[in-house]
Amino acid sequence: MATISDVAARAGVSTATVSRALNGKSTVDPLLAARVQEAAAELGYHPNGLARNLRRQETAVLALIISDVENPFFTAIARGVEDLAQRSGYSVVLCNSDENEEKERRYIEVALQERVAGVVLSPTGRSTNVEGLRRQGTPLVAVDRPLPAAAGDQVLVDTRHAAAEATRHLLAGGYRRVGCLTGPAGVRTADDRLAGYADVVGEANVRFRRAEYRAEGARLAALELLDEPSPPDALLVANSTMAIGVLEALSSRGLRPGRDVGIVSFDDAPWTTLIDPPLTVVAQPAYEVGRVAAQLLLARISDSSREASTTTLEARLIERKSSRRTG
Amino acid sequence: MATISDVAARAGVSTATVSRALNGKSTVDPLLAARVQEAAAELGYHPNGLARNLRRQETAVLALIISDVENPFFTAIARGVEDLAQRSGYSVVLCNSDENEEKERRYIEVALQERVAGVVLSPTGRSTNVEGLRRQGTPLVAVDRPLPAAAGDQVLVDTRHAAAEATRHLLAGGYRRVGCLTGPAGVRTADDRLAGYADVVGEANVRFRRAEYRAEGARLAALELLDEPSPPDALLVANSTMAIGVLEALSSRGLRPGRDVGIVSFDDAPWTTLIDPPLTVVAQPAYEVGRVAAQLLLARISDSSREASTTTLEARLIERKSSRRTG
DNA sequence: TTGAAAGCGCTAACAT
DNA sequence: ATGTTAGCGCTTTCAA
Repeated sequence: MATISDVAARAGVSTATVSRALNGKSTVDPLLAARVQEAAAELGYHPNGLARNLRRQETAVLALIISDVENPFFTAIARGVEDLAQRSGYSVVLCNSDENEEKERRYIEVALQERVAGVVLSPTGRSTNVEGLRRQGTPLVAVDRPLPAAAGDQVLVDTRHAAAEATRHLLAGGYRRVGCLTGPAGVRTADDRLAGYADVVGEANVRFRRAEYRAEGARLAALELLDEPSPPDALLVANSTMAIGVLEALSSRGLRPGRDVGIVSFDDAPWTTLIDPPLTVVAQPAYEVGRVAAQLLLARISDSSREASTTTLEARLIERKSSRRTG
Repeated sequence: MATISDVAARAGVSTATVSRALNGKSTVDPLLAARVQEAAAELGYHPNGLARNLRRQETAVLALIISDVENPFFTAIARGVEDLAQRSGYSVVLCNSDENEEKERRYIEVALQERVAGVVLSPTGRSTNVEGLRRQGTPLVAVDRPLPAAAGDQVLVDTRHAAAEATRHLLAGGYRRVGCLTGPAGVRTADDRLAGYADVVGEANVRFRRAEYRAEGARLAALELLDEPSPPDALLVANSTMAIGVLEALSSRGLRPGRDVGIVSFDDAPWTTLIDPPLTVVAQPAYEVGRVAAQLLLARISDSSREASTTTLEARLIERKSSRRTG
C-alpha cells in the first residue's frame, strides 16, 4: 500500500511537498506539482485518511443513525441529509439502529471513536445516551424524536397537531368510534400521536392499542381492537409500516377501508395510492427534515457556540378515499 | 478531549498499561486494571479510533455501498450484511450511491481512505471502478450485479432464469402478447431479466421498454407500450419500484391487473399483497444475499488468499392474482 | 518555494 | 506485571 513517502521518493521531493501538492496548496511549483501527481497516479496512491484525520483532528464524514432502514420515512430523511452534506464536501455514513438501543449505543460509540465531524440521530427510545457525544463536543442534531436534554439541535414534526387534525377529519367524515394504533410507550412520536388523537376524541372515548412500529404487531393489535365489544369504526395509524398490518387485518375480516372502517395513516409511502381505496395519509416532510438537520449540523460544526435550536415542521393531511364512507 | 495519557496520569500508570487494561489483556494486575477503568470513566475517555486503527493497520468497519436506499431489495440486503457483521464485532456503514456513478466513486474513495476492513458493493452500472480497491488489497464482494473482472467474490441471483420462469407462467395463464419493462441498458440485472424474457417469447415476439429503476419512468414507459398498435396483454416488470409506476399507468387507463393485463414483478415488497388483485412476484432472497456476502467478506478478510467465488441464489415465483385472467 | 522534523493518539516490541 | 520507546502516515510549523 503506497504511502506518501513512496510518492515523495518517486517524485524526488520531500513528503511535505507531496502533501502540499496533493492538497492543492498554491505555494508549490507547477512543475513539481505535476511530477507529484504523476508519481501518485503511477503508484495508485490513496492518502491514508486515518493518518490525515489524526493529524488534522477532523473528519469530513457525518454519521446518520436512524432507527429503521426499511421505513421509507427514514430513508427519505437519509436522502435529505445526504444531498445537502455532499454539496459541502461531506460524506455521510448511515447506521441502522433497528429500533434497538444496544445497536444504537454501539453506533454512537463508533461515531465517537472514528471522530466523525457530526451526528444526525433519530433517537431510538427512552434511554438514548448522548452523554459521550456531548462530552467530546461532537455536534449532534436529533431528528423525528426529541432528546431528553437539549443536547443539540432538533428537527421535529408537529405530529401531535397532525394527529389531532387527522382525527377531526375522521369525525367530520361521520365516523363515531375512532380508535388509534400507535407505537411503543416512551417513543415520543408514538406518544404524541396518541395524545393528539386523545385531545380530539376526549379521554372518555379513547380506544387504542400500542405495538412495535412493525406490520405484524400492528396487525395483531388491530385485530384485538376489532374484537372488542364496541369496536372502532375508524382508525388512526401511527406509521405506514403499521398501516400494512392494519390493512391485512381488515382484509382478513372482510372489512373494506373507508366504507366499513375509516383509515388515516401517517407517512405517504409510495404504495398508498395504489390500493383500493387509496389511503388517506398524514404526509411528513421527511426529506426536508433531513435537509434542515444537515444544515444545522454543518452550521454547528463551523460554529460550535451557536445556540441549540428546535425546528418544528408541519405535516400535511392528504385526503384520499380510505377516510370516506362512500369509498 | 481526554487522551490515553490523561487516563494514564490519572491512574498513575503508563499509557501502555492503560492500553492493555482497556483492551482486556490478561497480563495486567486486576487492581491496576480497575483503577484504569475508573480513571477512564471519570474522564469520559473514548479511545481515538483513528490513532488506534492507524497503529493497528486495521479497522472493524465494513462499508456497504448500495445503489438505492429507498429500494426494499437493497435495504433487505443491508439487514443481512449487518446482522452477520455485528455478530463478528464489525460495524457496517451504509453508503447510498443512488444509482449515480459519481457518488459511487466518491464512496469507494472514502472507503479506501478510511481504510475500512472490506467493502460490499452493488455496482451501479457500466463503469464501476474497483481498481483502487484491488490495488489496496481491500477485500470486496459484489452483490446483485457482477463486476467486469472478478475483482472479488460475488453474490448474485439467477434472475435470467427467474425472468424466464415468470414469462412462462404468464404464457401458461393464457396471455398471448407478453411484454417486458426493464431497467437501463448496461445494468446487468436489467439486461438479464430482459434476456430471460426474450429466451421464452422468442426474438420475434419481443416487446419491451427500458426506464430507470424508478416509478415515474416506468409509468411513462408502460403507457408507451400500451399505446402501441399491438399492445401487450401482460407485462413482466423488473423491480417493485417500477411496478408502482406500471400499476399507476394501468389504473389511469382503466385497466385491471390480471383480468386486462397480466402482471408479474420482481421483488416481494411488503405492499404487494395489499393491492387488488395481489401482485404475482419473483421474490429474491435479498436478506440471504446480504448474509452470504458478509460471510464471504469476513472469510476473505481473515484469509486473503482464498479463491474468488461466485454464489448464485435462486429466486422464487410467488403466484398471486395479478397474473390470472380470473382475478 | 522547499525540506527537516515534530507530533496527532495509540499499540506492540523490547526491557526490566 | 509494568514501563520505555519507536513508529503507524500524515500535516504543519519552522528554517533555509
